[in-house]
Amino acid sequence: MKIHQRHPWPLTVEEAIAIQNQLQPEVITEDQLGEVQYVAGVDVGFENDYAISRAAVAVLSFPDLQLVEQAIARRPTTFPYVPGFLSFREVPVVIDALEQVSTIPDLILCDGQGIAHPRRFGLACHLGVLTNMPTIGVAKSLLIGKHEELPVEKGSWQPLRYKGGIVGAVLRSRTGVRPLYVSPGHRISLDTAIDYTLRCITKYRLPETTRWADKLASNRI
DNA sequence: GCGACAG
DNA sequence: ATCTTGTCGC
Repeated sequence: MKIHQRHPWPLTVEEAIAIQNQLQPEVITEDQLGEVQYVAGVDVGFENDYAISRAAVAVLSFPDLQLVEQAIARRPTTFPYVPGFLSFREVPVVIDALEQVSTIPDLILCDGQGIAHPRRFGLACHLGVLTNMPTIGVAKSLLIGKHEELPVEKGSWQPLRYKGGIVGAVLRSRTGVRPLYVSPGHRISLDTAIDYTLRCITKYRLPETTRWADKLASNRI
């Protein structure tokens, strides 16, 4: 698939904030996705002491979750890790990898936040707006917001609140494990995001999509 | 001003 | 994120 460049990649936090504020209004948190036949997971790893970023895309069939295509891309790392600006470090190389894929996914699960972000524009939102594809943010830890304690049973969840609004959900993907932080990225509602996240989980804490992308991005296959 | 802080 | 085998705990 081809992805058109909407903006040059910034090198400073100041420029990054401007881009976040400019693109945020384009985020859609209502369901705008068709029948899901393919789900993709994306993740980024590093080489040479972080000098090189390596992205992996794993496309799985849905709902059977079988790997049907994969892609790897590498490019020099140009942005440091700064909480709140992860997309500027990871999205460029993720797009490189997505451009190599011929099986266009109907939904992408990202390793990071969606609108559960200080400016409601996390990695999943950024990737979604630039590709115009439905995306979900599925993070392993909390960036912003607060929530009530949640039951230990698989499937239970609690709203994640931030500045008076609900920006995501804290979701128990498996009984007794640490929760996942799910938030809409683009073209999907929170309820639907929770539903698809659970439908991508089999016997582990993380969705099969991100497990595959993780494995591919970290060399050790 | 003091902490918190996706990967 | 990354370096890494066995091991503690349910």
